[in-house]
Amino acid sequence: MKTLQSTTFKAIADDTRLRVVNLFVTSREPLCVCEIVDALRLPQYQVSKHLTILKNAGLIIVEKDGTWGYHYLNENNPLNKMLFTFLKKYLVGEVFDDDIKRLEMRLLLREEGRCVVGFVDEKDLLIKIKEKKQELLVKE
Amino acid sequence: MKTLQSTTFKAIADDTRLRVVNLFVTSREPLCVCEIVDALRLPQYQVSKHLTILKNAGLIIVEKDGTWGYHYLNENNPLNKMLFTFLKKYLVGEVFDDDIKRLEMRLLLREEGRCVVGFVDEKDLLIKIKEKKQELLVKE
DNA sequence: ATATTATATGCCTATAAGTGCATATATGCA
DNA sequence: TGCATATATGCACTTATAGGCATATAATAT
Repeated sequence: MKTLQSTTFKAIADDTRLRVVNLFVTSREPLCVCEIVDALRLPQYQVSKHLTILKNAGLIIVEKDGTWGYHYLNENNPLNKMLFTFLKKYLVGEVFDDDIKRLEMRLLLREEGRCVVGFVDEKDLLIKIKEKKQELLVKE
Repeated sequence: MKTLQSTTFKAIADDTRLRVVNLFVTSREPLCVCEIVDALRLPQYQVSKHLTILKNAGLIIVEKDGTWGYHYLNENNPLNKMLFTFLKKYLVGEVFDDDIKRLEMRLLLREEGRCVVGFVDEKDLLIKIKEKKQELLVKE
C-alpha cells in the first residue's frame, strides 16, 4: 500500500531531479535532454536516467520528435498541478537560479521554438549565440 | 551541496512519515508518540525512529513533559510553512483519512489537553472513551 | 549503407534507508 | 529502592538508489 504522494516525493527527493523539475516549473517549456544537460552541467546519462525516474513517477511526459525528446510536466493529474504550483514558489536558492540562467541562455539557440543543436559547452555558448544573432541580422 | 528542499523531501518521501506529517498538518496539535502509534497502528519503535528522522530534517520540534514527548510542526522556517500549507491540501486519500479518524478518537482520552495514557489497543479505545464520559458525568 | 547525433540503458559498486527485535534510558510513582 | 511506563536506540538484515562508464538504440543526413 504505497500512496501516490510518497511515490511523487520519492521522485523529487533528490537534488538533481529537483533541479530538473525546477527547470520545468520555472520555464514552463518542453525541454529536450541536451538543453537540460547544458543547464545543469551534468553528464547526459545522468540527466537521462533522472528523467526516466520522473517519467515513471508520472511527473513528466515525453514526446519524441526525431532524435530529440521533448519533456514536459504532466499536468493531467490534479495532484501534480498542485505540486508544480507549490514547487514554483518553494524551489528558491542559488543552485536553482543558476540553472535557470543557463537554461535561458541555452534556449536562445532554439529556432522557431525547437531545439536544433546538441550539447553546447558553456564556454562556446556565448559564441554560438552571437553567431545566431548575426544570422538573424543577415536575414533581415 | 545539498539543498534544503531535497533534505525536506527525503524526509517526507516515505509512506509512514507522510502519515505522521498528515496527523500534524491536519490536527495542528502537538502529539506524543503513543497517540501517533495508536493513530497509525504501527510499532512504537517505528514511529519513534520516523519522528527522529523528521526532527533531524527540521520539520518537527519535540518538547518533553515527563516521559511524554510532545511533537509539533516546526513553523519557524518560512519554507516549512509553505510546505505544511501545501501538504494539508495535498495529502488526501483513504490511508490519511483513516489515520485522522483514529487520531480524533484517541485524542478524546486527553485530559485538559494533555495525553494521560500510553498505548491503547484499538478494540479497547471505545470502552475507555465510554469510561471517560462516565467520569465526566459523575463530576457534573 | 554508413556516419553522425540524440537519447537510453545495462552493469558495477558504494552507500543509504527501512524493518524487526531486543534492549537501553529516563521519568514518575508506590 | 524498585517497578511500571513512555520513548529512544543499537544491531542485523535486506532492499533501494545514485553515480560512473561503456555501450546500445534509433533517427537523420550524406
